[in-house]
Amino acid sequence: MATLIEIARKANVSVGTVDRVLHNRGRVSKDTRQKVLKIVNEIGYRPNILARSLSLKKTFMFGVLIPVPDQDGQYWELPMSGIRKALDELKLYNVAVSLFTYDKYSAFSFHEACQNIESSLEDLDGLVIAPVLSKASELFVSRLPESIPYVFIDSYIPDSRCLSYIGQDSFQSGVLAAKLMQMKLQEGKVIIMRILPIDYHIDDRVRGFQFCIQQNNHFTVSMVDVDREISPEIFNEVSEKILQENTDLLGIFVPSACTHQVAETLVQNDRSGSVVLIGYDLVEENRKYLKTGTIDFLISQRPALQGYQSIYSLYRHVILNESVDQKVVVPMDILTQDNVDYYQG
Amino acid sequence: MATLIEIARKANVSVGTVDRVLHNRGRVSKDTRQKVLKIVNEIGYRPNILARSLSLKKTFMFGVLIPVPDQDGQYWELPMSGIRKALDELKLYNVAVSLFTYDKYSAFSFHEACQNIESSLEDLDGLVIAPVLSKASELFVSRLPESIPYVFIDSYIPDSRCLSYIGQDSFQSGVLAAKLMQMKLQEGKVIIMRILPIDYHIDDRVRGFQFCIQQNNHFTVSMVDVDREISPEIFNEVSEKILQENTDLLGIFVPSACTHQVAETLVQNDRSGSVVLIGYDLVEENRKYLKTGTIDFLISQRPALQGYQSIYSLYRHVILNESVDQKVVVPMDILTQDNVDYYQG
DNA sequence: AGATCATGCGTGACCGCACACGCAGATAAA
DNA sequence: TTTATCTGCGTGTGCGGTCACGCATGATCT
Repeated sequence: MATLIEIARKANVSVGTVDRVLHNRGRVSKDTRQKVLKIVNEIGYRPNILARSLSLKKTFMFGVLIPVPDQDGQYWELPMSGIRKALDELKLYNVAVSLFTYDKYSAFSFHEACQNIESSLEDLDGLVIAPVLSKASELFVSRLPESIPYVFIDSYIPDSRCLSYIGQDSFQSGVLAAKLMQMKLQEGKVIIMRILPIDYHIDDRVRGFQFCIQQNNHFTVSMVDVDREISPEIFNEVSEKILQENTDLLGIFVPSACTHQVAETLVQNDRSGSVVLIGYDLVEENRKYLKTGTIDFLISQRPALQGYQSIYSLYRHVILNESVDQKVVVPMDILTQDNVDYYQG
Repeated sequence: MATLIEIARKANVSVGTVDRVLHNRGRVSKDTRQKVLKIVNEIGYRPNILARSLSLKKTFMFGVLIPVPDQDGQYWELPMSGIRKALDELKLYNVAVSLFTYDKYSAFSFHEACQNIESSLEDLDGLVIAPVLSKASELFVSRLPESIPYVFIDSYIPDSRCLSYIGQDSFQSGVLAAKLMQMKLQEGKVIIMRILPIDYHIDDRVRGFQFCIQQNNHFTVSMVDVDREISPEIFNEVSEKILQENTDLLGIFVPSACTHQVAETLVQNDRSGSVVLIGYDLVEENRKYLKTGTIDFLISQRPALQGYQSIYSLYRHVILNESVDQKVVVPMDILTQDNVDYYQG
């Protein structure tokens, strides 16, 4: 492990000079600069992060722009827990985060959160963004100054200068769901139940599911949409009606974390157990119905890991100047009654 | 964040004295000792690990006692990758490991490895042990000096003073395997194929599998043992014979990483696809057969995480003096053709 | 030629902790 | 009382960086 002093000695200069070269600060003659850089490359110098963080006064602040934690059945609490874990490990390295949340069903709320970020931009050294509202997010990042790096989490927006994307393969997870459905069911009537409002992600899952299950002509697949914005009573009423209209229904695929709401309806109509239910994400309510067997499978894509990784990506880029993966696709976990107790997202 | 200096000021002593109190080194009067400790507790002082590691000259050496990586179809390469990752993150904190491997089917080899450790005990600050050979391991750790902490990985030995155990719930994973089998198969003849020699773990998985599937009287379950120590030709011969004797066979459960060997036989006998095959661990050969569909499910229990965690447990205990969980049970992952490409162990 | 200024570089004070050294004052031995 | 020993504690240096300060040069100006 090389040190600044060693480099300085080899180059016949002082540590101050080496420091100036490495940080492009102050004034250094061309010759000395070359000489130092040569040695730095030769011995493959890596600064000691401990020493750096110790002497550094600056605190690095990362902004986190995500939906409010209690939306999507507390889904966003899961990535947050990963973010908190990363923060806990990195606080000694002078890393802190500033949270900006928005209502993912309100463009205005998102806009407001963006403005809050923009007004505190000079304090921010990086951004974690969940671009759930894709068009608005695209606009937002396009207005961001070049100097501020950002990573996407959960959803992706094509062709932008983002540092990295950490998320899931939604289409393939839909395929997986279809495979699981075919495992429990040899044939029959299946519906895809989209709970409105939906986003890009959810549609992708649906596409994957349809793509896969349509290749099997033992199944008839249809799709229904239920609005969840309305009151829970009406939601129940509507979904009950769907159940009653489909007495021969054998399977339901819910492409979102709201699976538990469908599970509830199933239980209330005494159809729990006779209908295969496959959904997404290990939020508390879903866990409950998975354990009782009303939900057959949950697909989870390491939400905590996504949060954790997003902070680390920024850390590696901003503090360590290391290169980070442009795209990180997290594992697709299959959760059942029998392994859910051991799961760590 | 409090510092030594602040404590010193509050207690009207010097940093040297505070240091002496915190490390129980040198001589301190009872009164000063009390006074300092009081303040330390009041402000909840946590030493700055960066500064500590920076000033510390000592390198912490952890011994790792595991089977040779190329055994069990390269299984042990997986925990090793996690160990390497932890090492990479912790090398700045002066952590290093020293590897001691043994042939898990040779008591002599294990004994030899233990002796190597014993002869370098004074250089070691902790031990990661995979107690695959349970009795021999029990004897070994009982002879270990009290001063050296150790963690178990993969397998557990009851009633010992180990710092922590990081591993899997084998029984429950057998239950899970049985559930998966029943998902693919409604009824029929299933065999459990133990590949000798077996260990505690494998038997536990078998017990879990039997326990679960015996509750379903649509299945007939039997168990066969095949010795793998003998040549591959004889292995194939024997397992082929088993297949031929059981033309009505519908499912095979292999409670170890050797699943791919059975897969190979299935392919050679043209039974791939008509027999449900469930096994363990994502080693390369298994991945291959999972992707082609010969293996239906693999159960994996985050081997890399196990290795990673084991080093971190020691680190937290030895360097940070933090308390660590006595038992960490890793998740039980279900791997199929459709999610295996995304898996990170 | 002397004053002025820009350039290139060395020095030293931190960051928070570990640890060796050594100095007072109390106590014991002579 | 003098000397030796022990006890309790303060001080200083170093770990590997960051960064402000300021000192020599040589170039430019008047």
